[in-house]
Amino acid sequence: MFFSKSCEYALKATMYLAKQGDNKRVGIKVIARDLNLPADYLNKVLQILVKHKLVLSSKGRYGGFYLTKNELNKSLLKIVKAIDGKDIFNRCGMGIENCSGEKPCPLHNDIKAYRDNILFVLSNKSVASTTSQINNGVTFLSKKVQM
Amino acid sequence: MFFSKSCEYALKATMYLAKQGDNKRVGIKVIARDLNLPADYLNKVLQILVKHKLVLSSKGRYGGFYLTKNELNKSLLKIVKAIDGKDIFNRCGMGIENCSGEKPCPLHNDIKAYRDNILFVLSNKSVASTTSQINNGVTFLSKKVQM
DNA sequence: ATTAAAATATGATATTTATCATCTTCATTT
DNA sequence: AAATGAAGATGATAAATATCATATTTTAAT
Ligand code: FES
Ligand code: FES
Repeated sequence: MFFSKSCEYALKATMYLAKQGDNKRVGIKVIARDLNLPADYLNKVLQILVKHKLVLSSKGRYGGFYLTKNELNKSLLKIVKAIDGKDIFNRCGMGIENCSGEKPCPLHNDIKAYRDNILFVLSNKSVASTTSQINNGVTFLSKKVQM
Repeated sequence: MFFSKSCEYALKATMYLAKQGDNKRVGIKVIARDLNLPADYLNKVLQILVKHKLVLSSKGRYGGFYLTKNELNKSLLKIVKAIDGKDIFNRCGMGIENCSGEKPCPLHNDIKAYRDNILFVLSNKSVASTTSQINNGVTFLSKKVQM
């Protein structure tokens, strides 16, 4: 509805890693199983995040993906931008060439408000900030599996 | 970013027809040229709207697509739902199975409020209501072509 | 050193969405 | 009635996205 599937997966996975806590390495199969997502595809997505240094990884036995304080403090917006690109927040909702206040489409004001709000939320919310509500059972990363 | 391309085209085309006024028939080639959209594809999209009785059409010479008072008064939401389906406003932004207050994802509260706002706007705004601002040069349906 | 278990890189396939093209049907003008 | 110009129906192709699969590299335990 707003993000690509890849981006949804990326958000879920980083929030999942945040929930595991500082420096805890988790292999792709476990992540995929817990979030019930396609493992190989999720793998590809996570590798993009690794390249952007939003997630860390170590190879070999007992390796896996993980976050440290540094990554935990990054904004969710960085995840989104890494996967869906920098300008999904500049696109016109009606597909006009580019969204501007100058030559706006008929839905510009309404769409922009929505878009800017999401942008604001994502840029202010850190990866780590999502953990406590998940742990308290207030919010969820999947409905099928209880974690 | 929110709507499919088909849906963007549908919105543009109906707003375009509204601007032409009551009962004015316009052929697909003209619409497509003025909005600079792919004609055959737009044709397909418009045929869906015709099936949903959101746009009228007549065949044969001097035929074309058009709106009457009846269609002009319908909400933009109907256009959106006809093309992108009834439940794009119920989908979780993070891809959780379904969006509910019961088992919300970590972004639910932030996403839902504004999503509901778009829903509200679209359900209250009629096709006709977009015309005057377009005619006054306040809003636009395309940047390339002046209409 | 060997081995095992993990990420990484890369490519193949499938699915969805968008686009192109062609033929049919219908209404209007002549 | 014939011809024309439009929508309607349908299918083929292309492009983008998502998924599956496999071989390679790296790390760490033994
Ligand atoms: S111009 Fe359409 S959303 Fe800004
Ligand atoms: S549960 Fe995710 S947006 Fe409502």
